[in-house]
Amino acid sequence: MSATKVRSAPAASAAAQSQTDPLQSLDRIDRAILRQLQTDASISNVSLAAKVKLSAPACLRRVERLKESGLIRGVVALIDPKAAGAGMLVIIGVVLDRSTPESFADFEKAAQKVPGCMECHVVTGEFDYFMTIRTRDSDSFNRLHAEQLLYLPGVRQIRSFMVLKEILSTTKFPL
Amino acid sequence: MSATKVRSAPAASAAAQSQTDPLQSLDRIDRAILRQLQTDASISNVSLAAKVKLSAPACLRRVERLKESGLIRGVVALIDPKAAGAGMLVIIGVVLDRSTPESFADFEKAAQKVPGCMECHVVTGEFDYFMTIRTRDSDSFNRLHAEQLLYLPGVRQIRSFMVLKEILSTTKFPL
DNA sequence: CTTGAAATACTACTACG
DNA sequence: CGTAGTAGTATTTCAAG
Repeated sequence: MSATKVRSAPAASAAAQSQTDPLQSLDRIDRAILRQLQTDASISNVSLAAKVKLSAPACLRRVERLKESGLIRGVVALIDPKAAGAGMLVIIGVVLDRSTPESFADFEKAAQKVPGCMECHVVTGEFDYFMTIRTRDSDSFNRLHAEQLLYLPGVRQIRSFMVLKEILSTTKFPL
Repeated sequence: MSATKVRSAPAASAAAQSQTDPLQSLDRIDRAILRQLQTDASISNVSLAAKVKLSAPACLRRVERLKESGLIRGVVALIDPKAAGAGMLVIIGVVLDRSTPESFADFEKAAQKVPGCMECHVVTGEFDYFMTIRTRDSDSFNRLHAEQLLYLPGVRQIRSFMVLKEILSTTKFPL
């Protein structure tokens, strides 16, 4: 006996799976599909099918399964920050006054509304939150800082780390 | 005379535009297109055209222009980190030994190869770099930390901020 | 449960007004 | 920009592994 197919159905119901690794339930072809779609999802289904050596219907069914399973969260257009007039990126460490649930909830609600806020996470360590904010230039960031960030609810301290050079910024996972 | 159409073709050659804001050269319809595609780019062109109240060919021409101009950097599938077995996110502050060009170049080259590294930026302040890394769990991160991060070239210090809760993580720009 | 071939419906795309 | 026509694709159906 040589290499035998163990499974016949990859069928990943990944949405609520956190115990087992759903990636283990994906075969070679599913991975190839995901790698391609993570790189370029504007490709037609027939081209994709050809790339992964599958018929168009079979390929389409797999893609749909991957979407329904939640593994593919969505398909979106990525906008070039510079071209969109948001060439400046700032990473911000935030310390709150008090560490109460209300305090955190208030901050989180307000933080999400900050224009250009791309990420906001609760972290361990010397900060309570890290945020990343895209804005036009240092002037516009200074305005944002003075008019909005400092007035976020419950903020004790804000430390800003200006990004001088973006080495890597990807949405691609290793599969 | 009421509101008159000033332009007929927005034609944004945004690739190398950093002097003027390319967003100012986009009309209401282009913005609507970008907003939609940033949210869901799997929509068909006819549906998109209907949403922005345009004929299908006209809409397609605009989308192609937006792609050619570089404002749309690409269309990609987003993968759910948890479902992909990378439910843990860590933000890392890095301080290098020496601040020489070679030192920076070496680090950057190596940092990009760290599996699960999603972002890597040169920053101002108490760190030289911020990196964000996606990994499975604290065990796998610990392994990564001990086997790879600590051996990145020229690293003096690494401070890790574990993400306890992801409040916001978006690819969408405000338009 | 998956695959691939064929048929249909729909869409992308082109030419033109 | 919109209309009309063509080419190609997505999608369904079905038979087979």
